[in-house]
Amino acid sequence: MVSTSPQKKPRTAAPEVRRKQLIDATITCIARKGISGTTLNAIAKEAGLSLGLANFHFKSKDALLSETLRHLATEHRDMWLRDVQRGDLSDAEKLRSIVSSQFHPRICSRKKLSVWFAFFGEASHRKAYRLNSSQIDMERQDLCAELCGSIISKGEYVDTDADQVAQTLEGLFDGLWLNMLMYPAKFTRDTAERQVMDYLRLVFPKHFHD
Amino acid sequence: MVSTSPQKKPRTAAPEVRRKQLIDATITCIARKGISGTTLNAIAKEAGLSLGLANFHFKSKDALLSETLRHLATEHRDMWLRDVQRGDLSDAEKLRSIVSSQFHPRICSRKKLSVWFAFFGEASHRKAYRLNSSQIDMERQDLCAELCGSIISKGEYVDTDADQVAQTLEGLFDGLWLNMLMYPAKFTRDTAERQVMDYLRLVFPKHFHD
DNA sequence: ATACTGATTGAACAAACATTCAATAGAAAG
DNA sequence: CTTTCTATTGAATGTTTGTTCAATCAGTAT
Repeated sequence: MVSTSPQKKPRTAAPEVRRKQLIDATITCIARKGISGTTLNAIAKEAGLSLGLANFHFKSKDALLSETLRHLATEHRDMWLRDVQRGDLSDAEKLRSIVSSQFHPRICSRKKLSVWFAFFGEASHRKAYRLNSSQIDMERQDLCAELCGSIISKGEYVDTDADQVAQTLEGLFDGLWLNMLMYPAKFTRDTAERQVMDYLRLVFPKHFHD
Repeated sequence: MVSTSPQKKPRTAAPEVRRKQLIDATITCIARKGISGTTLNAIAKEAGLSLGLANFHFKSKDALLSETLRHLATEHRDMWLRDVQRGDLSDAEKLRSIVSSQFHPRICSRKKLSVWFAFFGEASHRKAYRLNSSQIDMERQDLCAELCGSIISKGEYVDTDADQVAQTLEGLFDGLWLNMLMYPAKFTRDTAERQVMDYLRLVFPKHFHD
């Protein structure tokens, strides 16, 4: 035990570690003060690092923000993709998994919801923000439409359009997120998930009973 | 006709006129560049007025932003309140009116949706933004719940909870707005309104047929 | 030890911006 | 016409903040 004393941490670390640290600090800062109120100084202080490091590990503040959004989007995607790729689940079970992922504590904590909507608020005039998340959103919506189509044909549901149901689901996902952020007392993760499942029960009564 | 020549406009105008001009310009600027990218200089130029006027007619930039949000919220509220207060409409017709208002061109143009979500993005850390819109949102949700409750009892719908339907409606409203903003090709005003009505048809089949 | 590489620091710089304010213009009142 | 009052202007100010960079430090290999 020469230099690896567990008490004092080394002054330097791998770039990936620092990048993760900075992204986490960025999430915290945006949740606290919004995008416009988040300065590199505040991020560095939150991460326990010095000012210059942000620009050393990221090209610019804008790049750091973009990669923070990408981090959130990827984390979310990884969650619903895991269950969907399992071969032992039925279409209805996969759909339920996607709903559960949407309201998983790790994904839609109050802190992260703040950050999501901070980015949504800037997405209409920042192409970079849109590209990072819209591709993943569309991927999920196409997947939902596919699962719904399969359920419709197997369950012989007439007058039910898979794309329409998928779009309504997507709307519910985002809308319930926003309401959870704005009215946490009235909209919780549990009630939100239950509401989406109630909708699915209404549309596919044979597949989502209880 | 001494001084009211219609050709040249007077150099000065009533404060309310200027305030309206500045609020309209603020909406345009936020839609174009977001809240953080909107400067008093840009607002003044867009309004065709000089820099100092913004601080003369509003206490501060923040006050101007707050009043812009209040303007949007009030405009929206006035729209659905008009039909709901009519005595000749049934509960179901009133509910349909609220849905129509939500997706009225005047309310949810692309420009105004941009501004709404710009404010939502900052609402989690700005109490003033939350107060301006949340009270009105809650008022609408309570109204929807009331209408749903009335429809449920008159229509003898069992196993249907008015509050739950109202919450799902609120979620759909906000979520479809966001999707219209992000994916204008896939989500239009018409398809959004149809989706909400399809949901109501599913929940209250006797009251919302085709 | 010595040299080398890459991470780290924070002071310095320049641009952007909200706000102030003294001066001006123009309408209304006398 | 003269006075008064209010709206209007834009230059000046002070602060904030992203970015740069020269110097320093810490591990690692030779």
